[in-house]
Order: sequence, then structure tokens, then C-alpha cells
Amino acid sequence: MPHRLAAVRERDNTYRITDNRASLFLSLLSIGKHEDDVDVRAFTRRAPETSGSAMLTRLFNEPSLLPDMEKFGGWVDDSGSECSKTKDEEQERCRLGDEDLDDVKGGSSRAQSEIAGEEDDDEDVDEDDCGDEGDGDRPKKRGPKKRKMTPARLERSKVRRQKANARERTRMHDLNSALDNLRKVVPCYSKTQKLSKIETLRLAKNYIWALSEILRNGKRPDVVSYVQTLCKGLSQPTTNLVAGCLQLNSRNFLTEQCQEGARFHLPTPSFSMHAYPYQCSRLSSTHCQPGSNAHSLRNHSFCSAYEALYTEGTSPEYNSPDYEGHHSPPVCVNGNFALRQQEPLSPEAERGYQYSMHYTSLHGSRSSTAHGLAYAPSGARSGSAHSENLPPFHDVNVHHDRAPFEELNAFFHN
DNA sequence: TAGGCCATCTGGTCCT
DNA sequence: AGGACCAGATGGCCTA
Repeated sequence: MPHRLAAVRERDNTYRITDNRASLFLSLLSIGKHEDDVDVRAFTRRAPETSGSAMLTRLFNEPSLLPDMEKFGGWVDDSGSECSKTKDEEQERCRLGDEDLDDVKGGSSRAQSEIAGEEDDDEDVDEDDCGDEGDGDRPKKRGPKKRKMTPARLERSKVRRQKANARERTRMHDLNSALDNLRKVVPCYSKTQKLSKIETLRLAKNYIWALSEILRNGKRPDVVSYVQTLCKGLSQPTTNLVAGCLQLNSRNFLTEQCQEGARFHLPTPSFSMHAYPYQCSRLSSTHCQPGSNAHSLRNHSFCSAYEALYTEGTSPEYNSPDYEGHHSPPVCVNGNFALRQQEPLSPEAERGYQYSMHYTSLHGSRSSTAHGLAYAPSGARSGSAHSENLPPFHDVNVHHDRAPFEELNAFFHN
């Protein structure tokens, strides 16, 4: 049985081996009669740097080395079936098997056709397999078909790629916009110190979890565990940022209150942050205390949903127009939060902590009242007091009529 | 200067 | 077939 090689004749009447398998070359070397005709060993010495297929290609194109090509079985494609012998048909190149042949023949059309990936050119002749037509039972060749890259096809390919790029940009911009919205509804929003994408997602997850815990337990958690929950898994800078947000909000609040001649000068409780190398001390506690200072509440946006849930007797102006929409004040984050151990708070003091949350959609919602939860706000608050200042997410309800907490729990602790 | 973050490009895959 | 989605690559910018 003659050994059959895969070869095509190029336009310059040279031959290119399309079967690049090294085993083929090795088998060729093993055929004694070929060794008689071709000094393969000498050829190998002459071109030791070439790969097997490249060597075979040169072999075919060296008449002195290969007097009778028919000994190799004629031109066949690399699947073993006969190729056409006509010059035009032979010029339909067979698909290359690897990069070696490109190296030999300087082939570069592969890259171009990969860039293009065009298939819509009716007028273009497909660079299909040799003898592909009329050979239905032969298995299809592997890999993408090569296409001629006419200028028109290249141009269409460019346009298509540009359109795809534009769509991708738009998609990413939309995604970033959504992330920006998310940044605004999680604690610690700052235009100047944006959370990274990943940190935004982490904080959002923690925030959801913290709110879920609040709903589940029906009572406010202690401050430490609350902040710990918020900061779980966050990077150190983000942890500091969150802590700083909580702290600065309180300070701002306190400052403003003093400037306004606040009526209350209650001791400012502090708490220690055992788990973090920063201190969220001096979180003011009294400003959102039930019924304590409705006037000040009116002017400060950072009383949170959390507080709303736990605050009684706050005024309808809680979400007054002064509330500038869910923004935490800009935070200067330098990571230098002094760690200071503080004595534990009295329950009285801790009760008044405000957490500087700015998400206000929960309070007054059906979700907090219709279920008779102990923390539901009461008193003069009206559910219609804040609609114009709420971010678009204000109509989001907490679906705690089902019990997602187990799933949340599993999710959170993953 | 290294590392983190980000925008963009790109090709592949899946879906409608 | 075309669009959406995804992941890898790349380069720019910023900060410690």
C-alpha cells in the first residue's frame, strides 16, 4: 500500500504539505525505497531546523531530492482522498494543520480569516477542502473554514466588529450605571471616594444580610456586630471607609446640632471595635432617639432605615426635602482611625445609636408594619412624606413574608 | 515600581 | 444571523 501524503500545489507550482503530522514524516523515513530515492538524511542535515512538515514541503519542492513524487501517492488531502489534479482546483488550498506550514510558505491568511470570520460573501469562492464538493460521506475537516478576505469582506468585518465593540461598551456602561446606583444605596456612599466594583458588591451583600437579620430578629443588633456584618469580607481600606462613614456621619450630625443650638447635649457614647483596627467611636446616639429630637431629624439625612425601624415618634419630615437623596457625606479616608478601647455602652446609650444609614425605603413600608413587627415605626410618621426624595429603589419592598433567611444565611457564610 | 482597578477590545459561546 | 454575555488580554491611571 503506497504511503500517501497530503499535498497541494501552490500558485507558484511548488508543493505544500498539508499533513503536518510528525508521524507521517517518520513513516516516510521508514520506507526503504524512498530512502533510496531521496537522501533524507542528507536533507535533514541540510535543514535541521525545519519541522517535519516544513521539511517535507521542501522535499517536495526539491526535484533533485524527489525525482518521482508519485511514489508518495500523488496529491491527496490530508484525510486521504484524492484531490483534483487540475491547476485551478489544486489552487484551492487545503487547510493547514499547524503553524509550521505558515512558517514555510509565509502564510498569513489564517490570521486574517480568523479576524474576519465572514461567511456571507456569495461572490467569494470558499477556500474549502480539496474535493469537498461531491464527496458527501467524507468526514468534515476540523476547524474553521478559511475564507478569502476580499477588501469588501474585510470592510464588513471591521464594521461588524466596531458595532460589537460599541454594544459591548454600552453594555459595560449600563453595568457601571447599575453599580453606581448600588453604591448609592449601600452605606457609605461618597462621590469622591468610590467603592470599587467588587467592594460595592460585597458591601451590598453584607447590607442586605444585615437588614435581613434585623427583620428576622425584630430587634436591633449591637453596634459591633452590625458593623462587623457590614464589613465582613471587605478589604481593609473599605472597612476603614465604612467605619469612617459611620463615624463622620455622626460627627457631622453632632456638629450641626451644636451649631443649631441643639437642645440636647447628651453624652456621646462610644463603643470599641474589637474586631477591626479602626474605631467607630463616638457614634452619636441620641439624635434619632425615639421622640427625642424631631427637629434635628428633619435636617439630617443619615438617620437610617435601621433607625427608622427602631425610632418612635419621629416626624414625617424625617425624609424631608433636605434629605439629599441617600448620600453619605464625602469621606476622607486615610485609614487612621485610632483604635481606642471604650467601655461598653449602657443599654440606654446603645439604644440611641444611629448607624448613618441612608437607605430610607424601609420605614413606613408595608413590610415593616403589616406584619406587626416589634420594630415597626409608629407615631406621626406618614408613609407619604418622602416620595420625591427617594431614589428609584424606594418602591422596593422587603419580601420577608417568605422566609429567605436560611438561604441568606447560607449565602452570607459562604 | 508593583499592584489594584478600570475601560476597552476581542473571540467564543449561547440564545432568540 | 445577530445580539447578549462572558472571559482573557492589554494598556492606562493611580496609589502606596
